[in-house]
Amino acid sequence: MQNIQNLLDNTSLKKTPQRLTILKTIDKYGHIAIEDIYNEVKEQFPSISLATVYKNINALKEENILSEIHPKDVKPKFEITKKPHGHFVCKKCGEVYDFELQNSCQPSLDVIDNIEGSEVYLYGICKKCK
Amino acid sequence: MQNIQNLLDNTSLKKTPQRLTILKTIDKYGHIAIEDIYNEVKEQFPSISLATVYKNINALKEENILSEIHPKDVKPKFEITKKPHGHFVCKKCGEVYDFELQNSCQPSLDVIDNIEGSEVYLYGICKKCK
DNA sequence: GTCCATGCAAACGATTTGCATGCGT
DNA sequence: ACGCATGCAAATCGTTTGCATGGAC
Repeated sequence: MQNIQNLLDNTSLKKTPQRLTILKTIDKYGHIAIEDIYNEVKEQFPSISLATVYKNINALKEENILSEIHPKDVKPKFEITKKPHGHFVCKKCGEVYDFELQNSCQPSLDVIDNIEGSEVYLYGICKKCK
Repeated sequence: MQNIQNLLDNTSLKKTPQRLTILKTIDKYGHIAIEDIYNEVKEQFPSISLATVYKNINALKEENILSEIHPKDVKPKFEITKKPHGHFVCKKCGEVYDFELQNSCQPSLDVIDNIEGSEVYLYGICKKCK
């Protein structure tokens, strides 16, 4: 993983300690929900506000530094933006695993002009839970 | 499309006029958000409550008569449950189109025990908007 | 007649906003 | 010094709940 600091280099976003800690936390967990970011960052910044976490998440999404995923029956989670990939979600423990997308799934739909993005979620039980 | 009435046959759900109209509305539009169901049904039942729409949607999801989809940047929409398929979402007009899934996309992920469900969203511009 | 459904209002959880103060640049 | 960021409280949005009345069966 690249240096977290560099992620903000070509943006107008300032490198505040709170913001950097939010990014480090997301990087550490891979996929994490807002509340869990908040609770983790609060250990280092007890006075941080949930609103600050939300504002940061939105600013970082705006800059495409973060991506939001929203699997069924689970609260939205965030990850550092990487190259496109799918998400396997364990129905039991809720853990999210990345996987590589085969360049398949090309639909034969004549209403489509061009495809600019995709999301693939798979659901099941992970080996740890079995 | 099968008869809307029959959808409720093997359930404990009663065939109330409001419920049937909700189902007909979803069937008519293919994919539709709660608010839009509410506004459409209100033309026939001016006194219907948004809460009633929500309660019906939840009951019908419970019975697997409805499926929920939740593409990025769009409010949740509902459709009559059909066999598994993907959704193409136009970024401009928001319209959702079904497409057939090729049985591909099998991830090589050793954490997976077995796969029980999937969701595939594609995003782009539809020909109408181009 | 029973039980579920409806409709209203209130409650709720998640997210956003406004504003005064603080801090990175 | 300027402008964005933070933190707090209040506001907002989508959704759910409780309860009394009404309607399907």
